[in-house]
Amino acid sequence: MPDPFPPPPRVLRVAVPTPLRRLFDYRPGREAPPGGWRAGLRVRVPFGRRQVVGVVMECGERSDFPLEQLKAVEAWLDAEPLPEDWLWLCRFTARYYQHSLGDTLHQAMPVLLRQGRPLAGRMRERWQALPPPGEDDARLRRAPRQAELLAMLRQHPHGLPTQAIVAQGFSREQLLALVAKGQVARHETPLTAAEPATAGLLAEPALPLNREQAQALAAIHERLDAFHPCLLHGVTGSGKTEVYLQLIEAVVARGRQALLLVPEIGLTPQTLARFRSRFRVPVVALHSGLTDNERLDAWEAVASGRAPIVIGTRSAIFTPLARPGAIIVDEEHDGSFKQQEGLRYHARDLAVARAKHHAIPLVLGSATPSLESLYHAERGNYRHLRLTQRASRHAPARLELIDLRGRPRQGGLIPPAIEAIRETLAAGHQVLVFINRRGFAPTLACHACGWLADCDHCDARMTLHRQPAVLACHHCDKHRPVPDACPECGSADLRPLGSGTERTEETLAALFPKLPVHRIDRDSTRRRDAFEQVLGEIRRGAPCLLVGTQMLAKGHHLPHVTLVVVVNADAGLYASDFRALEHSAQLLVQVAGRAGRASHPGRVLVQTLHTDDPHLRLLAGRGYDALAEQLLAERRAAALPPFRFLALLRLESPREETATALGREAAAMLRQWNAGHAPDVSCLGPVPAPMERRQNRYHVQLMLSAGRRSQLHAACARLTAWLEACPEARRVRWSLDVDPQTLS
DNA sequence: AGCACGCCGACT
DNA sequence: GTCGGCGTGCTC
Repeated sequence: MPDPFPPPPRVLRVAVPTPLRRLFDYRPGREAPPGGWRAGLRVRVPFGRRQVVGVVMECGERSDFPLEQLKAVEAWLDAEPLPEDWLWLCRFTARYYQHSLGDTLHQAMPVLLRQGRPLAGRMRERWQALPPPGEDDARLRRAPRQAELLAMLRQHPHGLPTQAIVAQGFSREQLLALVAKGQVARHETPLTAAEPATAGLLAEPALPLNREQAQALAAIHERLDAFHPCLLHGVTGSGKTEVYLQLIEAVVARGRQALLLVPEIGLTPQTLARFRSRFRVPVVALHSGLTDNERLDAWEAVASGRAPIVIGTRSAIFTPLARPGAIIVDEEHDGSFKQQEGLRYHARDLAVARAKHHAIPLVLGSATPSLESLYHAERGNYRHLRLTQRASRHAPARLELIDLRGRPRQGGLIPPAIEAIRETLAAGHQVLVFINRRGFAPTLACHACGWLADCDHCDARMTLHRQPAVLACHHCDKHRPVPDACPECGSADLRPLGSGTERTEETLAALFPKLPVHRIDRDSTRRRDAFEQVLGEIRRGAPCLLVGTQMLAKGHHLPHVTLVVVVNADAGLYASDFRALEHSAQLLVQVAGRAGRASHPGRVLVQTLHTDDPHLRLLAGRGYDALAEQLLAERRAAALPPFRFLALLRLESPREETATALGREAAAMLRQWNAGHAPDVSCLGPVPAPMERRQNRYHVQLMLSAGRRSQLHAACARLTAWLEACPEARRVRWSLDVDPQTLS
């Protein structure tokens, strides 16, 4: 029998929220938690001159630090350790991305846990209408919203939780006012495990599957208790979501939990409604609109196992699961799964690691899979499941390349495109014009001397905006008024160069004055609900024009659009980044997928200066999969991912030379070290980053490339340790990006 | 990253 | 005379 009162350990090794990649040793506090000191306990510790929340990672007897100089843990915050699977994932993530464990744990926790709020004993508020008095409260006549709220609450004799009331548009303040007037009682009930929903998991019946869907589902089902990665490769409209829904149904029916990751732009009320209306059990959604309290509630509900289904964006991969059953990543190729600052993790890759750790199925779904995932499928690492049939009777729209050369442009559009738009509108349909540039025009130019509106802080042009009229740099927050005359030669002949969404919108409004033009980009949808409102109007189906950036291209059902015009395919195709072709092909296919989903076939016109470009022709002629094959062959020849593994050291400093000098030293150190320890790793650079100057800081990078992950990992570990110990590195901002998505 | 200490310019 | 600029050093 174990000793019920074991002596406390002499040393607790604590992960502390700091970028330093090491643990810090503490003496246990005076009072031990009821279950004793254990790894995974959240603690408050003194750190430097402040108090921070850390996590005990190890209990031991020895320290490399003089024992008598150790500070004591101030207090324990939870009696129970944080969830085991969550701790495992954080350890894995910190190791894989060479990030500080303390920082990783911190980022993976809900804000309130970071701040030291206890996890256990959380209560939920319920609000209940009190029995009505003989006559109405006269004070409510002057508070119509409160009266409405009271009437609503009277329909729920057992009361309602705050969240349900707020969801109906009432506020906490209104509730508290009614409590003050003696009309409503406030109760607190502990969050407890809900009774298992045995009878009737489904609120509405599953849809019938076609043969391919049924085969895919059966293949995923084959083993629900083993790591079982599948690439669900299905064209737009082939019904991937229904496969997810039925997989989730099977997982939940076995008493397990399902985690679904969606791209940032994909967690719309429509998506959520589709999942919530299917199941009778709670579907927890983790999105940016949640308050800190809601977020902690959601975390706790999933960690405790009460909520069987979780849907969320990138960071939802860090949700602890009490009974993991399956992980699904929808649109797995989407760039928003990669965090582009700080801890630069890729949620899809962590999903793979996590599913493997839990020994559960993993589904990566996409119409345009990443080259990485396609490669794994081809090598047999992932099961390749294809969905080729669309629910509608039309084949997906083909891309028609139209030549921009030597043709007059209006708002970026050439006559054949404008003619097609006219015909489509005349037929009573909707048109989507896709242009991946915000603003009125990419820049302003002087036609007398050739001056261009450069940003003072970046190696970039300033974008011309009309509403409001301003020159803005999209790489820093610098704005300046539009000049009346050229600052160089004084000429008044300043003209916008090229087109952005605003200019195309203006042109279309002038060409088709009787029809509404909706512009959808980050500027026009700043307000929370503006986007949903416009989408609602578009779905009503009256003929109209849509002008939008990729915001509009991804995931939204636009059933009445039968013509898509891509204003310029070349910007993405000829970017220097090695993933540029892959990403623009994915985007083009996505945009094309918006056309002709309902009863009419669609057309997609792609304007380009390079109608003979072999990649573009391959994409237009034989589709994404054929192009992806070609790109994979090119990646192999160029020794790029997925055939080699990359890590990128980014260095940034107000002085170019400071960053470059550190890069040179790091490269010299690594080349020498690699020769003895990781001969497979090569080191390129330092080289200036694309757009070297950004916000008046100079960006330089060093690239590591390896054929074996283990050696890349070893070299990265050496590099970060060296940088942390290097005095010169303190004057340079540096970060390591393992598996970089872009080289800029 | 924070947060302190420390040593030199324009203000009450 | 001080408020405050950011260089440099440390965090069990």
